Amino acid sequence: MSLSQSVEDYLKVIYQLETEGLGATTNNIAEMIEVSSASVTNMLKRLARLNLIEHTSYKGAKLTEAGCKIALEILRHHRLLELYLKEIMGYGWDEVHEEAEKLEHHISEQFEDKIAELLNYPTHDPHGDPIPTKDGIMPKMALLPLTDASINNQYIIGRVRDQESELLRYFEKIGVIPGVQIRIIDKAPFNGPILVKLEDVEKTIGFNIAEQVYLVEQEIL
Amino acid sequence: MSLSQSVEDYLKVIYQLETEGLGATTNNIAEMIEVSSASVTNMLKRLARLNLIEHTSYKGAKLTEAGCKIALEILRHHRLLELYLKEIMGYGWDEVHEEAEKLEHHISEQFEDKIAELLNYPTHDPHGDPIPTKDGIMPKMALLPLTDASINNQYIIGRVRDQESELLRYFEKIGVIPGVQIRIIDKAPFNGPILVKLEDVEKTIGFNIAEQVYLVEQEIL
DNA sequence: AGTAATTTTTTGAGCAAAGAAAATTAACCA
DNA sequence: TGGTTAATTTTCTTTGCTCAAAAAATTACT
Repeated sequence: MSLSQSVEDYLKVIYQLETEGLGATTNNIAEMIEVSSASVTNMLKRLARLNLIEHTSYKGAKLTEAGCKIALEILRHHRLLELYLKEIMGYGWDEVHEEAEKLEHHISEQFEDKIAELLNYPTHDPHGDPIPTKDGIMPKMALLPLTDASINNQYIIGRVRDQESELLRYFEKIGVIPGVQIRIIDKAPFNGPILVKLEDVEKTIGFNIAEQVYLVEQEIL
Repeated sequence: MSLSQSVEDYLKVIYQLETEGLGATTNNIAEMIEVSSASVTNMLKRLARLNLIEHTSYKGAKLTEAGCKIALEILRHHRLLELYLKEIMGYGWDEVHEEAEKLEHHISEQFEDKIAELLNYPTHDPHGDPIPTKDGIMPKMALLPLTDASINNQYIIGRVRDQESELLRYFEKIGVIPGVQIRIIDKAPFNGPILVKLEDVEKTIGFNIAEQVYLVEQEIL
């Protein structure tokens, strides 16, 4: 009952598109996985036949219970691996994604358990993304896009989207890292740069890259 | 220029058959990889086309320089992983083979380097097999089959073939582990059991399983 | 709303990797 | 000189992918 790497990748991408509200359409999936849309149509049929998705022609895919379970398992592998690579193997947070992307399909249940244990049952990966639990539950987190944050408020950086390594290296350099305190000083109009204070140092963050950053409200104790 | 898992597996098996002196014939390979001999013939053609082996019909395969290099790289991955799983991840030596078998094809150069570093550049895996160097050299070791050892001589266990987990668990239980001192007390005739002393305790080892154990001469200092 | 243009999705034909089953051929051996 | 074993050919299957063309859905324009 073991699934191919390809199948797992499709499920993962469909899950991500669904939860980002983009809709798991043929073209969206094709773009993410970097295959032709013909290939996607093909695969969607197979996945439907395997009862991993529901596919209505021209309308896109929806994960079934079973499909979702698998997607979350892969995502758990991925995020555990990312954290593991960073914490135990000494990878930089810009390097972990690529390696995890390959390994996530090939580690055993036992390996998964061992790294969870070694990391003391962590809840978030190095980019602030929540790690699904073993029984397939994705912890929900209330996050605010940095671009929507209010001036003069104090926040904590909750999540930095793990897109390109390049960008992650830049974020690290200027101190935009999950867990760090951030105060919004000013936001230039017309989607202009955002002036913030990170560890008491003022920094300007361009609007487009700010869209990759999400905050949590600072709890006042 | 990345090769498929399958190709890598074939090369590894051919290497092993060659060095065990068994000859990398179609059927031998088929048996090891557990595929039909038709499939092997097919693959041997492909490997020959890729200049990874020389294949003479009805005579079997021989690795080329290039093929050997790759086989050793995979073997390096495998053995590093085995040791890593045991030492850092807390696997038992009977569990490491299976997991390494899958991961060896999917770790990056960087990962390989990191685990080598974490393990302090080890030379042998948990079963006593030498780890090929990064530049593709397999350290040679002079080993004596336990079945050929001389009575009353003192040796050190050098290598235990990593076949079935079952057997490894048994070996571990009776103390047959690489690095342990062993003295041959008596050998029953007609390939009978061998009486040995392990850590000052006498044990009997059946002939067939003794064939899986190799010794190094005890250096007298 | 009705048609045209455009975009998205699906079909269909085809290719390469990896394998299997059955039939055939080569090697070896007594 | 057969007969057995080992290896190869032939034919076929499954995955996963591509390209080009057809079909469906959407949007845009009167």
